[in-house]
Amino acid sequence: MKQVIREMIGAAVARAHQAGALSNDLTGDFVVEAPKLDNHGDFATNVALVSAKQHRMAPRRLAEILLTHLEDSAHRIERTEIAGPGFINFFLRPTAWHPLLADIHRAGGSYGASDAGAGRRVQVEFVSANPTGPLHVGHGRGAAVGDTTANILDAAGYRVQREYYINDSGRQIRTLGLSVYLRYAALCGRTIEFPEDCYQGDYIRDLAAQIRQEKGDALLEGDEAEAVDYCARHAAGSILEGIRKDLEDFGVQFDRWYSEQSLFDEGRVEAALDDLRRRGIVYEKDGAQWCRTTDYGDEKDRVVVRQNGLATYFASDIAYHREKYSRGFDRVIDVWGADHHGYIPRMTAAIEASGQRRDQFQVILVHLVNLLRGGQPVAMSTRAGEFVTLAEVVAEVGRDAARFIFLTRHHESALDFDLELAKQKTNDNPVYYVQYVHARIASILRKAAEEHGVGEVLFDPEAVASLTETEEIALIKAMAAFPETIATAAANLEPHRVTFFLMDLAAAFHAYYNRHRVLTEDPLLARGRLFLVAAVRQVIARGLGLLGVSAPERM
RNA sequence: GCGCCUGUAGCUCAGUCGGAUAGAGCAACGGCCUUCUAAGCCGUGGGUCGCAGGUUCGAAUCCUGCCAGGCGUACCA
Repeated sequence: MKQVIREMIGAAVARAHQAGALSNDLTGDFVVEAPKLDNHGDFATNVALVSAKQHRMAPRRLAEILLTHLEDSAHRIERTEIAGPGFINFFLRPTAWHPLLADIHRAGGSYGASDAGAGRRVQVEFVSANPTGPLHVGHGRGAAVGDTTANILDAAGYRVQREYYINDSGRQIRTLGLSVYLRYAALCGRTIEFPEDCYQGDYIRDLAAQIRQEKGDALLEGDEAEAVDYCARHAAGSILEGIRKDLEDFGVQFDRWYSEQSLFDEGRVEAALDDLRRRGIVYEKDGAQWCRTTDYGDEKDRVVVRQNGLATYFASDIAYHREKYSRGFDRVIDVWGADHHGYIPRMTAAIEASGQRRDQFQVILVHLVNLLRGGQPVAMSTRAGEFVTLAEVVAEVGRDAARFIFLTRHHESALDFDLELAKQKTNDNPVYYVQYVHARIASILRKAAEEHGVGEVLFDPEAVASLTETEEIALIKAMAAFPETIATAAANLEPHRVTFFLMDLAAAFHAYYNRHRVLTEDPLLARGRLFLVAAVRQVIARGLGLLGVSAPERM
């Protein structure tokens, strides 16, 4: 509809120019938007304000000329007005909104989708937690944001791949191995000292106990380095399985799990560094090897191979991202915890140095989750091994509530997650507020089928024409915003927009529901209203689907 | 010190490319169930958009400086 108005304005400018009322047919960069205030109409445009300069004319005068040349052949517009400094407000007839209902039904599950991405390939890498411990709530937020962003990009016409990068090489894994080995040794009766920088959690003891059950005391008899290595592999594999399961329970499926170690095994790290060395981007200084990231906007050069000959995490990350692009992705999106934000300039630099444009790489920074219970902070400390895991949260509040709440804030704001609130089945809890819409409509449709014999809700122009109540038009207008919500959410990588859209649409529905009966005495009106609420049900289901939240038939 | 993020109603937050009188929800107060699910709806009050300048027809939005909080600033990941 917005697009229709925009085209009408464009045509009016051209017509006014042809008629000699304007000296040219230029316009500034104007917008057509749904104004915040109802008495500013259904749509408003600032075209006269931003184009006043081109026409050397007062905005209000220009607005007048445009209005006299506005053609509304489809009779969508009830009236227009010039307001304030020169805004043009459009008031539409209710009938102007009716065709959208048919559009929604026709489009079905693809309503709101677009081809903005034009089939370009994009990869979203998210969670990628080290396999050194179970996922906690923070990872859950990253999972919800990443997965939903992927869904939204898919709806916006991209071909999306979801990937999890496994940091299964390097020091952390060795520390994990050592931690398990020491607990194991203790179980075998040895007196050990357990260093502070080892992993403290109880799950380490569990893993050690498993190994003891399988191997007895055998590991103590062989080479210690080998034993530690065995413990590391065993523990990482087992923890990763747990992570996989937790994510599956959270409704997240990855297309690919990518091993960091494989980058070394396949020689990709060396190959990447060789290439950069050849091109003078990697150089040697003070016995280490550095990447010239300052040439690409970073504030200092970064070490890729340490004095001790070991590659840094950054080195494997360079190789990894080069490998991503070599797989043919046009865009690569990484979801990181906000504490890694200092890493962005160097990663972007490395990607640019490797031959990509910097706009082909984007990072979604996900900020902190503060876990609360009844308003009181839940104490968490990864160091001491005390944390609430994602699995525990999902078990307590459910997948739907958890996913939805993770998406109720912009990802760059810290989020308070209150366990008690998440379980509450009241107005305070937006998940149920939205799902309730779906359940209520499902109930109406059931009743329509059972008591009125209405099996399938079909388009009936006459019935739809009877939808003239304010709340009915408000509902259609709310649904009309879905395509641009998805488009904006995709363009800005802001999944929370879909959440807010759903809460708005839900509010419009509940207001309607409380005021009007769908199954009225008047069969024509009832048919029109069924057509309306069936569209709402469909849009709610689709929106919840993007968030990975279920749309229940009953509550 | 430098860099990034955040600062909007008592609380939690939206606010797209600069638009009109800055919006929701919660909390407070007052109403609405004989009717398709009250996990719902309607109404009332509540604001120095952190502060100070600047840019312009117009600024929560852009620029500069300052204040407060968080994070980063490794040959850690």
